[in-house]
Amino acid sequence: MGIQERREREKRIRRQQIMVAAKNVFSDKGFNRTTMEDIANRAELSPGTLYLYFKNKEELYASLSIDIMEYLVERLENLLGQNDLGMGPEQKVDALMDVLFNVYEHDPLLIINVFHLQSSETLKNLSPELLSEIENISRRAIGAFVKIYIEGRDKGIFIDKHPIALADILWSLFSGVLLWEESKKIINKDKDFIEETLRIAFEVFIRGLKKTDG
Amino acid sequence: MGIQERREREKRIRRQQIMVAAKNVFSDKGFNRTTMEDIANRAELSPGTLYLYFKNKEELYASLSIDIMEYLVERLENLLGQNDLGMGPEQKVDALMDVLFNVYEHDPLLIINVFHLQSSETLKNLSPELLSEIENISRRAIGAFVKIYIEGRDKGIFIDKHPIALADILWSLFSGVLLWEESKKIINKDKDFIEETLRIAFEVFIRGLKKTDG
Amino acid sequence: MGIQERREREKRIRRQQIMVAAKNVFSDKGFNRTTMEDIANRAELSPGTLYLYFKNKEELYASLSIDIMEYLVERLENLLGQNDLGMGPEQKVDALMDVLFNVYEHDPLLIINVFHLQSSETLKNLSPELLSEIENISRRAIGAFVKIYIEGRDKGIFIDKHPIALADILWSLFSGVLLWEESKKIINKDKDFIEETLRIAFEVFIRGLKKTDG
Amino acid sequence: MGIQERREREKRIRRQQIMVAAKNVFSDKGFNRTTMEDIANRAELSPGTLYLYFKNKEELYASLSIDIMEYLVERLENLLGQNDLGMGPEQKVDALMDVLFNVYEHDPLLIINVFHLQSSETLKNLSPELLSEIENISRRAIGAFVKIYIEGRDKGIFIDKHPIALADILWSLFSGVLLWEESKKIINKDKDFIEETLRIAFEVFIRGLKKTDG
DNA sequence: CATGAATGAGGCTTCATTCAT
DNA sequence: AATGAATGAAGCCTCATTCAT
Repeated sequence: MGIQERREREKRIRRQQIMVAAKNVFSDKGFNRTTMEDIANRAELSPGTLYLYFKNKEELYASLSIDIMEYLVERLENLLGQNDLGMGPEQKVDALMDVLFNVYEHDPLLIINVFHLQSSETLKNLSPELLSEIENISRRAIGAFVKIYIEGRDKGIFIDKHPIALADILWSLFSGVLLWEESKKIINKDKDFIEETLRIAFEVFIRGLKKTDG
Repeated sequence: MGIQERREREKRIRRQQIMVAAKNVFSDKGFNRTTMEDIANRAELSPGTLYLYFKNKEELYASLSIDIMEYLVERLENLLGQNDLGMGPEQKVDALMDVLFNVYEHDPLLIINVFHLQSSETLKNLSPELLSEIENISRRAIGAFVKIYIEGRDKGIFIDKHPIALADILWSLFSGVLLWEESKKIINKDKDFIEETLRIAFEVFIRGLKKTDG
Repeated sequence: MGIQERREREKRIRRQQIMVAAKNVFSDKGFNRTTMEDIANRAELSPGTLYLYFKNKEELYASLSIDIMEYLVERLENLLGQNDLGMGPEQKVDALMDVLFNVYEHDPLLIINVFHLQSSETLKNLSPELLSEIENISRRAIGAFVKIYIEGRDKGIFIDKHPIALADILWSLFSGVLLWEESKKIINKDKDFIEETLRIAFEVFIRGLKKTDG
Repeated sequence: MGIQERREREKRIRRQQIMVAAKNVFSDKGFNRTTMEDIANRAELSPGTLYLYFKNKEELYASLSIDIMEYLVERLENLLGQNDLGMGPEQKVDALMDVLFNVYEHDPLLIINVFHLQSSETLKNLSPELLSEIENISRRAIGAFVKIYIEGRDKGIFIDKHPIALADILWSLFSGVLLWEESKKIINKDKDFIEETLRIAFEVFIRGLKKTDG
């Protein structure tokens, strides 16, 4: 009777195993130079097996990105769940940035991949199902910030702007800084300024969001 | 002896011709799905000829991106050259954003390609020469903003932060918004909010930059 | 001890079930584009099970073709069994064609497959057992016509030719018309002339067979 | 100035070279078990080169079949061109069969391939251009026989039937006999009865076509 | 300089078949 | 006997790059 369930579980595990392998290889070599065989080798499976779990390379890649997004969104929604703890909207935006940065640290290369995913070239080749999954997860991420912002606005702390535009800007700022700083690392192998720059970016952003008058 | 120069000039022209063709095709199809033959066809040349002017596909692509960056930097430096015209630092940041947006409108798809270029996957394959060219051009772009910022800071208008970090943030904000809004267009084909979102982003950014106290 | 027999019977049934499924899928998609998984799905079995009943895809396919041939031959032999009913040899050839056409109508796509089977490419891969089974069944089919023909010849109705050659010609004519008309249907989707053409073909054939003089 | 033409000629030659190689390999191994690499090897070219001349395997195969059909049709039309030479319609049908058989002897394996081509499975994958080319060539082949038949009918020699149906039957009889006798050769490696059987088939067919009365 | 035919390595993917459960 | 996940060989095809003309 548990046989059905065991199968289910094993299937999930196998899927996970592939995704972990894929994540590593994609991280090492980038999307284009990663071959399905590379992934299969890393997963200690045969190439054919990958196709039992993912329709093709693109969808494997997208699934990976969705996974990390999902993790991110969960973390964001958790943040909001633990209502208040005495945090004002301003602190919440701060906390939100901490979550973003945490997730990035936990999975630095994959978050870069999410941007790659964003590139239209990739998006155009995905199945409608995956696209709508991405849309959905994005919506939830946006929602998390919107909620914080509206609370702040209603309390008279934040200026009045279109909430979704602000959410987009927040995400753009975050992802833009990551992408840019990562590429700076390639060009000149200086110290890594990511966290520092991110903190300044958010500080400025929050200042810009707040009403100035006393 | 003018023969030497004519050769030079013709070579430059031919190079330009290829880059224009490449730009168009890359814009239409993205980097990966563009073939050298596509570009050759569009340029009305043979594939072999492309290799007389560019070492390989990656470098052709990078040259393209550098070109648009160069154009952008020239525009930025011009902006600063026409000293003052009575503009305060704040207006100058506004003007700077206008330049960024202008260039984007003039070449919307290519600027997306610049981000692709930023992706580590591409950067890792470039020759040292190109890499340093990119580094140089970036430095100049950064310099343009830094100059404005320092003027503002010294006049007591802007808060005191690391100038280069702020420049990075500005660029990240701009490129992040473009990339994100472009990908939103793919996912749901709504209206295009790029300009609107960019304006809000810069407004908030400038507010965040300014000292608040009277 | 009936247990043994039940097993046998069940095995036969299962085998049949697979063949029915295979027939349908082969008919829909042709031999090459049919996968064993397709067949397993249609039979509501697992791919592995198929191999308990058939050595491989080719032999499953051949078995199928033999089956329909066997059905055909039974029908032909029945026709001859019901001795005379007052039919002369000429009417018998007519009746024979009716049987052929009936079987074709009952299983239109499969009979095409028989021709595919005939194609040397397929035959070369069959096991000796299957090959001799095919030979045997062919011989019986040929025999049916030969019997009719000899009756006619001995009665002075038909001209004197090598009986087996004539049998071959009859079958060739029938299968040739089917194959050709089927392919014409693909090329231009006109009306289907199969029956009409077949009737004319047999009319001419019988005329050619008959002695002309009074 | 002849450079253009030389290119043209070389291109044609190269195409031919590939088709010859393909014909040989297809003949040896059949369509499915022939790989593009096999053909490339036989042609002493690289696999990629094949694709400069043929869109894919199916179309290379179809081109081959069309070629032999074209040759056949030319022979048929020549036959009719050399008007009369005192041949009556009856002798012309005989001569027509000789041509068919000649072509078969000249290219025995390829004509089998034409039948393979006829199989719907293959036809369904061809480009519209090739399909219409096939349609056209078939029409011409049919036309050749129709002309002879009508002459005979108008002279009161042949019975009155739908001419195209008769043409179809003639072709079906010819191709059916070839296909069937070829497959008999596989099953039991007796002597080859092809020519003998074909002659009888045509004799009977012509008898059936002729009016019987004095 | 320009050409463009040729190369050939290598990628993605399919699918007949096997085998541990 | 049945399963069905896993295999892995092999095929088709693409395309950046080269080189003889």
